[in-house]
Amino acid sequence: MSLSHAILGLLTITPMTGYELKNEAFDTTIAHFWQADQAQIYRTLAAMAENGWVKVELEIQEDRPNRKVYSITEAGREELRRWLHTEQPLPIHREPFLVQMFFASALDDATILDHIARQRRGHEARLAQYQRIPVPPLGDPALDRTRTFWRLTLEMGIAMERAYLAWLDQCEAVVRGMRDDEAGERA
Amino acid sequence: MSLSHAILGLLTITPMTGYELKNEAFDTTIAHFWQADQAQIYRTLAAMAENGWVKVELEIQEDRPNRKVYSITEAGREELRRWLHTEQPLPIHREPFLVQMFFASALDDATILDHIARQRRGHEARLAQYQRIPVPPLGDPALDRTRTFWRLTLEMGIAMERAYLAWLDQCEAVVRGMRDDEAGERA
DNA sequence: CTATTATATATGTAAAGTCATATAAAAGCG
DNA sequence: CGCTTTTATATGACTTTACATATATAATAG
Repeated sequence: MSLSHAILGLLTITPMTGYELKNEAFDTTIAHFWQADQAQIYRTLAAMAENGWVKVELEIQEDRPNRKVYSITEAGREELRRWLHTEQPLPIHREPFLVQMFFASALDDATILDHIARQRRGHEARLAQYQRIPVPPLGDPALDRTRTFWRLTLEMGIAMERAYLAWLDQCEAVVRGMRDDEAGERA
Repeated sequence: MSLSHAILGLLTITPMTGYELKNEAFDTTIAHFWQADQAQIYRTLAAMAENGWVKVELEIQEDRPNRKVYSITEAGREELRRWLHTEQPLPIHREPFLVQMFFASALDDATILDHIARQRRGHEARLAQYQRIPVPPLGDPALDRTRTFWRLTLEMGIAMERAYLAWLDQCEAVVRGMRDDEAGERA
């Protein structure tokens, strides 16, 4: 359960509601390398409260639904500290498009080029989104220790998207350059 | 269920048992961008047989456990063809190490450098493994249409691992170069 | 000669992730 | 004035993934 550790980390910054955690903290930071939906975050928070890793304060609001503000406990800090010292497994990638490309020889070139173009638009959008995140670049004197690590993870996100785009260019070039005698059966 | 489509694709090459599918076909190809364990593959094959996408032939063996050889049916080919034409979602990355790095400011530099070194060893091993896969490089005349796409997905795997290694170098350089006045509280 | 690895399939269980939907009311938009 | 978005939490239902374990035998390694 890396999700609970991500949440613990975010709660060290400031106490938050599940809603804020999801929409303000999580989705703008960790979601780039660890996705979770609203249901998962709420359920994980409930489990963490039972563990004693976080505590809840109910804020009654009259004009709004009540807020449950979660904050990290000493036990939670301890658990986060422990987890931060453990070795992490290598990343797991789920790439349906790569599965498709692996078997793309059965498709005609126009369809493949269309698939490539769509993937490119998606990755361009992701890259643009990353580049709008306001964290000072490496070397900037405004970068403190905390933000240095934020910046490093962002650098990885940007590097990944650039690698995808470069690869998509390569795919396109290869498909466009394929001679007919490389053509097998197609669907 | 992209796994069943991956299996369909592999079964277009040749009929196979679940065992062969897992240990000979899947793990040496698609596992790099779509992981699945033995239990999942066996259960997915059973579901696909119920769907009519594959059919089974029982080979009775005396000295060995019996083999169930799966082959793709016309309905399976049709489904694969349909799926190959659909647009695929962007990749999902689960990167526990990136979560850890995001909160690494709480760790001392030596621990961080150790984490980085361990990740590097893992990625170096993956890269070496990819580079041992015997698929002719792009441009090689021995590369037919089918293998061209295999090679392209391999190129992506190699590019990914190189991007990771470059990023780990960057992380290491940044951590080594951090001055004490960038140091915050640590655990 | 024993222990491990390879061949081959199956299942129980739990954790994690996805998708949809329910409730409730304010604020903003056209 | 009605429609959509934002704020805020909750749960049902399902699928997918992961981890462990069971069975059985041959071949290989030490």
